Amino acid sequence: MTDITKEIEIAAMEAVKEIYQVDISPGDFLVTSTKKEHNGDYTLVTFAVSKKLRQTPPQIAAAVGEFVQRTRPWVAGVEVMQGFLNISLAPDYWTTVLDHMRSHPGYWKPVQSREKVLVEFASPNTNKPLHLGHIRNILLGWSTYKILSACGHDVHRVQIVNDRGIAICKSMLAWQQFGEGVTPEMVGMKSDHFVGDWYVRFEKKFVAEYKAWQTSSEAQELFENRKDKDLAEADFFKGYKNNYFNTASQLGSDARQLLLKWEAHDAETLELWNQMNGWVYAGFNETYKSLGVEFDKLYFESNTYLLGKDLIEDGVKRGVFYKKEDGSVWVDLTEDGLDHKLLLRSDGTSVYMTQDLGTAQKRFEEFDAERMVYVVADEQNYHFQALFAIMAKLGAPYAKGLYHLSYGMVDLPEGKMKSREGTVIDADDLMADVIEEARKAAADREMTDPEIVRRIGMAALKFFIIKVDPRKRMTFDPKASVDLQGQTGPYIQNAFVRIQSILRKAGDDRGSYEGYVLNEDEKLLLNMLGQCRHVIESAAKEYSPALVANYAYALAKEYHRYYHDIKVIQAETEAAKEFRLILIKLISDMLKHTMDLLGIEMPERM
RNA sequence: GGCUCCAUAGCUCAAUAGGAUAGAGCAACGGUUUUCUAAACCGUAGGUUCCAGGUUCGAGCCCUGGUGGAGUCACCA
Repeated sequence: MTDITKEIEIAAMEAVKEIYQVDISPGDFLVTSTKKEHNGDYTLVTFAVSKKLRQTPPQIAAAVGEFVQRTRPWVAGVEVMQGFLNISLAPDYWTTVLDHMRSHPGYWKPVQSREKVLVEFASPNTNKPLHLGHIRNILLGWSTYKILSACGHDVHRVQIVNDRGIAICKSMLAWQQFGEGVTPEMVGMKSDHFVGDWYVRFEKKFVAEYKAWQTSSEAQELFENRKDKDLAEADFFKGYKNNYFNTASQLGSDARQLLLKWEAHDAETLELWNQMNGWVYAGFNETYKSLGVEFDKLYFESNTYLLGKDLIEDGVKRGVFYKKEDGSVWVDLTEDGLDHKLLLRSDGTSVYMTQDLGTAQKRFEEFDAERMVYVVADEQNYHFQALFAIMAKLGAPYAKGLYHLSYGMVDLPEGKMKSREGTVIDADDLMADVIEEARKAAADREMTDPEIVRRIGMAALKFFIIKVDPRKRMTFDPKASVDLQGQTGPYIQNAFVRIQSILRKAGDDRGSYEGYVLNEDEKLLLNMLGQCRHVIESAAKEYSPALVANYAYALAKEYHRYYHDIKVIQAETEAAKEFRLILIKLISDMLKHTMDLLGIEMPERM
């Protein structure tokens, strides 16, 4: 009797059959755990079947209550409140549950199913270091991987590295022109930050060049001839910036030149490109390590950006796509509520969509996968809708297995992060900050172990981010994120640590707890442990690690309360002590499991 | 403007599949430690769940309309 909810449903079904001679399906009744303010352990909600049985909900509840009490030995008592039937379970039901959990270490996992799944996350550009937005992405990707694995799936972690294009060329150009051979080692800087600095350097030079150009007669003439005569000069040039980069700018021309040379496989350019990217990867790897994540396979855009053309040609042949007179290829997605989408430029070169189609196919082939999850910010919702629609049109066998885990942007209390205004929070700085904050708090407690301090700081940061529903835009308050009290990662760690401390004192030998009658808190805790598998199942189904985070917090909170009220080692009886030692061991295991699903490590002491 | 998403306590977030009196944390105030370590516990205060209708025994959740905010609508990625 491992799933009591189902048992209750079945009993209720039998009751209805016997009393009303009506067949109903198990799903017709809703079974929930009883609210704290009422007596009972589980509640049967009878409103839904009221019409079918032509009885009022309280009548049904009373009749079913009488039936289960008569026929089910595990029912200790019932209480009817309106249409709710609150059922109290017999004491030995609870000890049976404890026995079961103790002897089935995997009881907390959902029903296992095995599919091959790919999760793509992180996927940075190589011209700048990782920032707060990447952290949300990476934590979501990682915990999605963990959660799906806990469901039994064979999950592979991949990312696509955007290592080519105009952005990295800007960093390259700035370093080439002004760097004089300087390296990260020479200036003692983390190497991805080093490359990021050259990117910023480029932007500064470019802005200066642009400002100077604005006074030229050429620029003034453009301004005079603007379409919207009400537009102020500053606003006009703000909007013209991109145009300038692509036309009159010397730096823009140089950067584009570099990109062309890269595409022509110019040896010197490739060498420079390799060096810059090499620095970036070394830095990224440090950051990934700090975050505790790793990948099975990296895809590089420099290898994939030409993929997908075959798919397009094939699609044209089959009439799924169409070619315009200028040679460009399009797909009509109006049936899917979308627009017409470009797939190949008129000069035959590919666009983002082209390579995404090609990369998806390549990955499904390489991994023989059934599902693929893209962890990408919600600003790309439209792109993925289109991508998936095109896949379906092509009749790709994996089209149904595609999922965009779309998450909201991370805002600061002051508003959006803007690189132009220097308000972007760097990932490495942020981790250093939270760990420093943990160190200060630990110092007050005479705790100096740097590994423990690191775990506490990282738990604070990770939990703060991952407790929020991924789909929602979230506000990141740096002050609140280093908080170590209340609804935080360290709060949960503390519950775990408290248990470890008791277990250390109690030793390993466990005696009998036969005949022990649990109190309400213990029933509740046991109940919560039993809920875990459903929580993980929902988290996997909804792609929401936040559900696991909130579960872990709720369990920790319940335990802290229990800890305060109940003695374990000095328990009233030997049976109580033995029971509780096993119970709290199960709780601490569960806290560890669920936090591990979120990528959060537990300290043994704090 | 079209499409998509969001709106819950002063702030940050919860709320099983539509279920009982919408819950936590922070901030504020008050209390609890010779303790299985207080990164804890208990209490007080804080709500027209954006607005107006509708469906339902029952709506924060579903439907319609509106208001406010975000994203997107490139031969960019």
